[in-house]
Amino acid sequence: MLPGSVTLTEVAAAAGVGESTASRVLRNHGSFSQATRERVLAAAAQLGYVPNRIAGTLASAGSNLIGILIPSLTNIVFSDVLRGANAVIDAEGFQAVVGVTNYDPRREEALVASMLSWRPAAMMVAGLEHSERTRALLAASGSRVCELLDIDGPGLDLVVGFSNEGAGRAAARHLLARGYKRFGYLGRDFGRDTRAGKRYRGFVETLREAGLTLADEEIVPVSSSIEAGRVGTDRMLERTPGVEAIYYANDDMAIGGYFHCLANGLSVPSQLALFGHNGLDVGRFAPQVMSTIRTPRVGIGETGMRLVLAGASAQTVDLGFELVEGETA
Amino acid sequence: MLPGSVTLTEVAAAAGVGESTASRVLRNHGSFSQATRERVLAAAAQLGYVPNRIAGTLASAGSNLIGILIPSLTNIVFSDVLRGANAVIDAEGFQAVVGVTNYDPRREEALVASMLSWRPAAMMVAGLEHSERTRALLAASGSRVCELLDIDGPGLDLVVGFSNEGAGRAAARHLLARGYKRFGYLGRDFGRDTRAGKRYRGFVETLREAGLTLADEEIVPVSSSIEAGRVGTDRMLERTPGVEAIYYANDDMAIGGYFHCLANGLSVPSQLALFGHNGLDVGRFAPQVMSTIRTPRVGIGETGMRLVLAGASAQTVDLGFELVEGETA
DNA sequence: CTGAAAGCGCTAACAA
DNA sequence: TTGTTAGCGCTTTCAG
Repeated sequence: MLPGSVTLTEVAAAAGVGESTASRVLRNHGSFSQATRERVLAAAAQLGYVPNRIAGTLASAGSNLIGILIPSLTNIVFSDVLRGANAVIDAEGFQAVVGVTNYDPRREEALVASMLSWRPAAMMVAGLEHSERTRALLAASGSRVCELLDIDGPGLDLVVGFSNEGAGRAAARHLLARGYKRFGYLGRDFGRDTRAGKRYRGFVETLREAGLTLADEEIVPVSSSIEAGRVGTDRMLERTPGVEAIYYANDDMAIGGYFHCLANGLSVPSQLALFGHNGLDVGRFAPQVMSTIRTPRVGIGETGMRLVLAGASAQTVDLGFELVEGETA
Repeated sequence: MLPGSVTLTEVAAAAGVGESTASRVLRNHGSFSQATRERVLAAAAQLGYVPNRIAGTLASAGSNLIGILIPSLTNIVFSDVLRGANAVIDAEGFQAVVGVTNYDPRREEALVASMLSWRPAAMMVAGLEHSERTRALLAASGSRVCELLDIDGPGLDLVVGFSNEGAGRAAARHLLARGYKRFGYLGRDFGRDTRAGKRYRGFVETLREAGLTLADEEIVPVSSSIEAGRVGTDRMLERTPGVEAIYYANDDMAIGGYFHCLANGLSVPSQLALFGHNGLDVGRFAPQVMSTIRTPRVGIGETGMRLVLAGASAQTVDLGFELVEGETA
């Protein structure tokens, strides 16, 4: 294959044993004498042998590859999920093949096909919404599939997450209980982030049940979340002066809003209340603790991966979320 | 392999052509008639064929896998590098296999060996410091290697980054030019993050050249960077009241320090000046723009990947950094 | 333009 | 305990 790539055959020859014997020793599987073992190991070390898993996987059964598809690397949420999954992957001797979809179903489809061509032991994907073909590919692959971060809907196989609609509802209930009446919503494109869309719907629905509606809402088209929060808050307050509380699509945006308030001498939460989503450190250690919903992101990645590798049966696992009362709302 | 996995042989049979012909059509390589093409494609689609790259790679030359090793997923810096590299990887039809070392040389070694067993087209690793065996494995692999984020030292093959020592020096020069005299340093364990250690040395060395020394310094052992910055700043100010400016290992810590000031009514920069490192959004959109050094993280991943795939010759590429004057120092 | 045949490097029976 | 023998699914000469 590559220049200088030592093969099992060469190691076996150098050790003066058959290929299969060398293979058994190297994988520590099957039986062989102590003397043989030493000779093979010595030969392997001396030649700098690195097993070729491509050949190994082809000859045996499944690979130790785990395909992981996340929408974005900019968003800490997905890094956290990846981190959780990776901890288990490492511990169990698997390897992560990761792809970034940019929230694009077509890209997701292409990446699924591409990953499946490596016959991964399992596929982890974000969310429950996938194209028809993605679903078909996944179903036909025979690999275990685990959908993460959302449980509001039917899954393909394993599903591990929390209810985004429920999170939106909880946020609304909290703000209503605090006595706020005029609400604003600041988010990003739902077409891409369907989970944020579910939170929005839960939020609005809960307001509606209380006989209220959003006073203003905006989808900010700026790429940086913090900037979007800051700019969006500014614009909304100017446009709709009576807004008392803003529900943000995530903590980054909420922090942006908080920065706007700090920079403009607006007192939080009396002049403007802020509510985020995720429970990031930046909100936790801000001058005023951000009111938000803490999601078990690392745990989701970890649990999902663990269940997949344990061969758990198809099921939906709700890891819940925790409302952080905070000081901003 | 997996149950239900359709093979090329089956597609060929269904299309009524030989295996090699089907292979040529599917890879769009070599020659075949239009009619054959259509039959093969139809058969493949109908059977839901997903090529097996494991077999393909074994039979042909190299894989389309790129091994990427980063120290941490918690630190946005590495997500950014990964993002840059991934953009190119995607565009060129490669796949990223990622591993997280947790700044641990042993883990790095194990992951390098494990990744090399998949015969990746290239390996991207963070930094220039590696164990003897890691270096040997990489050198013997025949794969291209690209070391990222640091150029202060000799590399194995391609090196793309900026000078961390230079960044430390630039930070010191800036603070000295601003007239500060009593400095503090707040960071994390250098044994793990050698790049932060290089910045520290550049900083201290520059102070020394100006006839100054650090008034106080601390390695904060808290896991969250923002929290570490907030807590560490608090402790340092209490312990060494005269400190005028703190140089932080990164922006997260600096933001933590900034939050401490905001929460305690300390005016920045007059009562305490803050200087970070990285140029993250959180500092860019804070009430006062964070004084820091912006590093081209995404560009480093992108450039490194591009050079590797273009087969560029071994070299060190300095992508530099930009000092952000900011309002906190 | 197409098919037959020989592997790629390794694993997994099966004998010995 | 060991070696021999078939493949794993695909690509790649090389004839036809």
